[in-house]
Formats: sequence, structure tokens, C-alpha cells
Amino acid sequence: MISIMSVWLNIFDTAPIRKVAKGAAVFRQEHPVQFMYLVRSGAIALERPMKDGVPLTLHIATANMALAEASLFADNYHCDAVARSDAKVASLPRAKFLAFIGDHPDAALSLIEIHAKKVQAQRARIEILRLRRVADRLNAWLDFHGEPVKGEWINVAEQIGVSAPALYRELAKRRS
Amino acid sequence: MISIMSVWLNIFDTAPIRKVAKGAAVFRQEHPVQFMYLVRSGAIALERPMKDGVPLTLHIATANMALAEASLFADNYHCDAVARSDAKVASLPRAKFLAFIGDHPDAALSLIEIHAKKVQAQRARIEILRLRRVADRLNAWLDFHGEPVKGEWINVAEQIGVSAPALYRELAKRRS
DNA sequence: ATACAGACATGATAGAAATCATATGGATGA
DNA sequence: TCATCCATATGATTTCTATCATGTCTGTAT
Repeated sequence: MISIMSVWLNIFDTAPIRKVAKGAAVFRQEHPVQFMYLVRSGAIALERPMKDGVPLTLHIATANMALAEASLFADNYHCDAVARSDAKVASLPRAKFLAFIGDHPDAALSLIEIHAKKVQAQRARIEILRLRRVADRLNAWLDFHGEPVKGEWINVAEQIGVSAPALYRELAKRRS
Repeated sequence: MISIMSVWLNIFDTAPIRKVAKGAAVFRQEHPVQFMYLVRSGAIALERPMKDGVPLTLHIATANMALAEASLFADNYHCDAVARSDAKVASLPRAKFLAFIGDHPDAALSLIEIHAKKVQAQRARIEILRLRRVADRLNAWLDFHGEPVKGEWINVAEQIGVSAPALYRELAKRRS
């Protein structure tokens, strides 16, 4: 199977770059959608301010990741995009983005591919998070991803939604 | 914003129907991918057999849902598709599916739209499931979806990954 | 009208993980 | 070399939720 997963990145080849200082927003909830953004460097967090005041971080986009892909089909943004570090983003008017994928079936296909694989990966993550015990979540994660290299276990804890101590305890139990 | 979210369903307009008896498989893990499937009736579960023997249910597809969209870009299936009830699925050779979306930009766009929105919704669900307490998960869910009608609370419990008693206790606490 | 299923509701108990605390080892940079 | 950071590691305590049990209410079908 030939993969064309990254062809869509070409859409932004000629897009101008906008600098975003740490803490600044690329866009805010309710703002009208006018541009599509691709993160070139740094990290941009998508945050949704909750009624109780605590913002929920939905995603942290880094280099070569699009920002809020679903905004392509919405009138207004549903969350804030705030820089977690100094960052650069390429910006392209939505109409140009739409026209490009209309004219370039390979770019459209590569977008479909990357989204389909993300849906698949997220489904797996959701079902892992629905498991009650650390042992079960770890088993499922390992089944999907295999053993991580040393130094990466803490990221596994993050991904399966358990505290680092809980994960290390489970790993210790398995060694003995 | 004009939505074309369901145009892609037309791809299956002329696809032949295959009947699947409850318990039978549409495909199994490792099988080579040859067809794309759309569920016409009944329910098809995507299950991944884990090493420890307990299968993980990744998704339950019902009428007008595609089966394993990411298989469009894979050589082999990564999970089983098993009917949870007697079902009917439309099947289309992968090459025809690919050709259709190459020739129909509107169908491609509608696929991108549906996938992008799914990614967005799943991201929210993941972050909700990462919250520790029932109260926090419920707050976040309500913030996204608003109050459900009576009779739907139990589905909320399912979605936010808590037991029904835990949810009703939290609701009782809020009333008092 | 009655029976039944499923949602709603709540108490008691056990179990699991978060949290807090503390310690070690390896890598990195001043 | 030394200081620092971070992953790894583990013990003690607290907090929360699952589970089990039980009961009410409402809509629906007979």
C-alpha cells in the first residue's frame, strides 16, 4: 500500500508565516473562521474554556500539524488556540485551502488518510481510557504499541491516563 | 457554512448488499483489504483480540456508518468486524472507492468533513475520560453537550466512562 | 389493568489509584 | 566536577469509585 499521507502539507507551501509569542492566541472561541493554520515551529494548545473556569486542553499541536482541522467546516471557532511557546504558523485563507483540495485529489486523499488513521488511533485510546484498572490499560496499550524504550514510560502513563507512580508500581509488579 | 457531510454516502449507491448473520464476521484481523463496507442495517462491532484473550471493542457501526475507514490505506485489517445482530452491509472494491473520491471532489470533501468532526469530538471525549472525578467529567460533558433529556442520562454515564450509580449520586448531590 | 423492562435512585462496602513523600540513577550543561 | 533536571522507583495515607444490593418510577405492550 502506497502512502501519500503527507502530500497535503504542500497546500501550505506558499503560505505566509505568522509569528506567535508564547501566551498569545492564534484565534479565540467564537471568532469567525477565515484562515487555516499549519504549525511550523513551537507548540500551540487548543483549549476550551469551561463554565467552571478551568480550561480543558484538547490538543497540543507542534511542527507540521494543522490547527483545528474541523474549523474548515465551521463558521466560528469552538476553542482557543494559545501558544505554549514562541511559535510560527503558516496561514492560508480557507477558500484557498478548499480550492486546493478540490483541484488536487492526491492532497484530498492524503488528508482523508491522515484523518482516518487519527480516528482509528483515537478510538483505541478511548477504549483504553474506559478500562478501570492500570493493569488492563497497560496491557491494551502494549498490545497496540509494543514495549516503549526506556525513558518513554512516563509518556505511556500520560497517554493511558494514570499517574506515573501507579504505572511504575504496575511495572514493578510484573517484574517480580 | 454549507455542510456536505453526507455526500460521500453516494459512493455506495450502486454497491451490492451482503447479508451478515449475527455472530458472523465481515472480515477478520490480518485478512487482506479488498472491499470498503457501509453498514445498511444492523450493528457491526469492530473488535481487536488482545494477547490476554479479552477482545477490546473499538467501535459499533450501525446504519449509514462506514466500517474501518482507515482500512482504505492499509494492506490488512487490524481488527475483526463481527455482527452484533443480523445485518446488511454494502460492499465496494477499494479501487472503485478510491477512484470515486478522486473523481468527485465534493465526495472527498464530505469525507474530510465527517472525519475532521469525528477527530474533534473524539479529542473532547479523550480529555473528558482523562479527568479523575465523576464531577469533573460530568461538568465537561455538560459544557460540550448541554443537559440531556430524561432517559438519556444513562448514556451519558456510558460516554464519560463512569458507572450509572456514580452518575446518579453526582446528580443527586447537585440537586441538594 | 397488569406485567415487564429499563431508567432513576441511594446505601454500604471493598478495592484501586491518586496524592504526598522520599529516594536513586542517568544525562546534561555550567 | 558539580549542580540540576527528569525518569524511575516505592512506601503510607487518603480519596474516590466500582460493585452489590435494593427499591421506585415510568412508559409500553399485552
